[in-house]
Amino acid sequence: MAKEKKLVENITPRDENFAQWYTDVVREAELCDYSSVKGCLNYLPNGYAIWELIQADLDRRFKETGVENVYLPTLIPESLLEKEADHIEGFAPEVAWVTHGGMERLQERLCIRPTSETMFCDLWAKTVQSYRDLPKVWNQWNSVLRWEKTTRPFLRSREFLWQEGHTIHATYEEAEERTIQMLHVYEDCYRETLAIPFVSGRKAEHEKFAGAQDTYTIEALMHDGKALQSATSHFFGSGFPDAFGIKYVDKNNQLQSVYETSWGWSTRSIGALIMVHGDDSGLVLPPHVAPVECRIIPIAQHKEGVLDRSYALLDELKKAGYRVKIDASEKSTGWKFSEQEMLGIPTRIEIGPKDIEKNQVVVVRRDNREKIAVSLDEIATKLRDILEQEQQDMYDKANAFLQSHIDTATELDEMVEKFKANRGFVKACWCGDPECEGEVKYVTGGAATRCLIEDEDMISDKCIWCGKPAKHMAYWGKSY
RNA sequence: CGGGGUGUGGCUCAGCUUGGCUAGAGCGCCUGGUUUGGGACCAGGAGGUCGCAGGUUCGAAUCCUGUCACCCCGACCA
Repeated sequence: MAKEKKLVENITPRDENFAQWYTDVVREAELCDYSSVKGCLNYLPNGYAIWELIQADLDRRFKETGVENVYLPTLIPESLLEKEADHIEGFAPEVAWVTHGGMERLQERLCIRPTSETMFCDLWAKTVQSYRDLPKVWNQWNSVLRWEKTTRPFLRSREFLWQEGHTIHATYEEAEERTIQMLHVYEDCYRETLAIPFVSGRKAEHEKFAGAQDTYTIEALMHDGKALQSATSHFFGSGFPDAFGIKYVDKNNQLQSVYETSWGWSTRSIGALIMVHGDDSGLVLPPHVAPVECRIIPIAQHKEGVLDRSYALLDELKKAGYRVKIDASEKSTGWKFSEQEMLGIPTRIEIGPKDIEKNQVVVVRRDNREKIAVSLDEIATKLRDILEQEQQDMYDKANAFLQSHIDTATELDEMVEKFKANRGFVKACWCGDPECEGEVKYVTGGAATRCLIEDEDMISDKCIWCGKPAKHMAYWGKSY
């Protein structure tokens, strides 16, 4: 059997060793580098630029729903963190502490925020008095610190970049609505901007965020068949704000509780981009989040007129609004092709003497290597179409992969078998007891509930493990 | 945090078992020339306190202790 020619020696084949492939791609695409502190990354220009595009897109979507941006401090006094019991219990094992200011030991130690619910609540407790002060729909772009034991670039680091949105509302319903609304914003962004399909829904009781009443999650499927929790939206009810003494006076002069939400999206999404779209040649970026949409590669650039025509094209495309660059270095053409592919640049334009003679260029798509001859007269408009088609095709391809990795099971043997044969998600029913989930996790080698399925008819009335009446149907899967 | 593995020019590694000349190779990098539609070729050159800190020794990349980082497999998270 003829093996496809291996173009890049520096990247381990994806199906040979997925974990190694992942770190190879991160390195070769120059997204980030390890710093001298475990779990803290140096974000390099290629990686940070992706984050900036994601930020811009999400931020725009947020603002369309009335979100306002703020910034709260990085240090949280221990006494504040302790105010909500479930919350401190959930986060205590992984917070880092500041104990000294200069040479002086602090009276009260300060934690470096692992998340900012407490800071937002502390602020609101002091400033919210009347129904006229509600709602607050705030967000901040920042970094947080969690002392993870094992770390991987983008997927699990100690410091990571994210946005955390926090809102309080006068009514239960309004807060609940906001929780779902933000889940939908995340869903749209994953689908339309990152070209990543997913399953989504409510988390089971014991999988919820520390202190939350409900947690909604987006679970994307990576190419190795494992799920990645890719964004979450939480509904707190009034438990959290009550613990902080946030109360308002309604129109009838009655003291009332407020209802809170929070929602977050992190740089883990970059890990998802890599693991959903990447291939053996490196990164494959969906055009909407590609810092460079197109790289122009002049062919035989020493020949008369090639460079001039290439730079003219560069100017024309820049003016037309493309994120475009040119590689006019002395490197060999093959080298340039490989680099463009490792970096995941969605298209390259090859322009050489033969093209110029025919008044055309050759556009090559990153996702499928399709070569498309385009007239130089039309390139400024046609390139947009090609990029949009690529964006759509990438989503469709990833979605086909996801759909072909969703199975159903009504019996345990069937479930175990399906996880062996076809990694991904399995739909199965469950009584809701975490112990049953634990047993399933053991026999399947790590599959747990990823999220509940609440908008479909249950496929069985029995728990897949204990056989007692099922309360939920859920997507089960192994996860990062 | 438990089990396993690895740290030697920018990268991939050899050397370590059994301590001993000036620490090697390939790739990359620099200079010059020839090339140029899928990681080109020739010639010359630069670059390393062997992860870090102690210890043993006349002598340590090599032996011992500690520590840090990374990778893989398990328990927790965005």
